[in-house]
Amino acid sequence: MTSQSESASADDHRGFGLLLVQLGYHAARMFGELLEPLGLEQRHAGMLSRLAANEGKSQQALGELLGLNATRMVFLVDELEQRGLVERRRNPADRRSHALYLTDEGRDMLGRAQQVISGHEQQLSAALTDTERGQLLRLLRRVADEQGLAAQSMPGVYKPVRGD
Amino acid sequence: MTSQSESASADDHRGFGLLLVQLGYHAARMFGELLEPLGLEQRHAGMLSRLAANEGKSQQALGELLGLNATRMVFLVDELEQRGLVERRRNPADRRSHALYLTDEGRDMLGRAQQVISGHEQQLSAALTDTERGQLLRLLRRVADEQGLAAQSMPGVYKPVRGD
DNA sequence: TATTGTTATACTCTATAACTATA
DNA sequence: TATAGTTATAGAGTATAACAATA
Repeated sequence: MTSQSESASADDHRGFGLLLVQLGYHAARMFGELLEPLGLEQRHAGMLSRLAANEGKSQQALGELLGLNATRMVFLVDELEQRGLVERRRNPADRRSHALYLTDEGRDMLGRAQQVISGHEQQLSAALTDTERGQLLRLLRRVADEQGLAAQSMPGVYKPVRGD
Repeated sequence: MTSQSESASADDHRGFGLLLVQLGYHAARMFGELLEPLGLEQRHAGMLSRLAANEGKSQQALGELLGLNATRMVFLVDELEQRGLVERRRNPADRRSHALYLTDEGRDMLGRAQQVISGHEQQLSAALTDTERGQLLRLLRRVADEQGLAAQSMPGVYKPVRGD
């Protein structure tokens, strides 16, 4: 009855929130595809970059930083260790814990992943001028900060949506 | 060694792409939480709003529009039918197909979901002035259009990232 | 035989809980 | 006994493929 949601091209009632969801999902998928040639998935890249800034921390400590529980950390570190990118070292002081380090290959891979990220940014912002991109970046950071999103938390992390 | 990624508060190197991923995930989660009191999940809300603009279409036709395959459509329509929100009607002309319609309750529920969406927008943009929000919205739409994101596709849809 | 929708099966991802070794 | 990490189990969600009804 209300001829408000009929036409297709002018019918962009996407608000702020849904646009963010849609774009975020799109960006994540694109990111995953760009990482494929490196044999990495998003979680791997996230872990590598985060580990680079926190080498020597225990598996558990890093997990808390990233928002990953113990089980997921085990699997993720396993995957990276099998690829030769990170290394578990026994802590002599407390032999229960594993301190995590990047290998040389891990550092190398991180560099390549960061190049992928740069390309990702460029592809995503192809529609914008440099000025506009800066503007958009500033606005998004404001929103992210206000929403309490820490710079270091993993975006790909699935937190339970319904599990209260 | 490079003292570039040590401090926590000033260490916001999040670029455009990762911010979008992070914010998109956050927005999706928040949206899901806001819908919980209605007994809906995101996919339900997405289907209801999309169906409202396409009543009478077949299950398959609507699935294509949303980017959902036949199996997922069956489950999703089942869920909505069990809640009494949508109705399958046999098409007399071709009795294989099911045309989909919103029930009165479905229309009612859609209205409530749209209110939830409004609240969602407001919560997300709490950090911004009206002018800034308009600016952000315009920029995001430009990006989304350039990336070929159709206004009607479901954001919560999981497309296979690795399945080539 | 082809098409719409449905059901069955297998696979991936995740979290919870049980377990091992150190402390 | 408590803690770091690991492994086992079960659950949700998905896609592929087999199936039934209709064309």
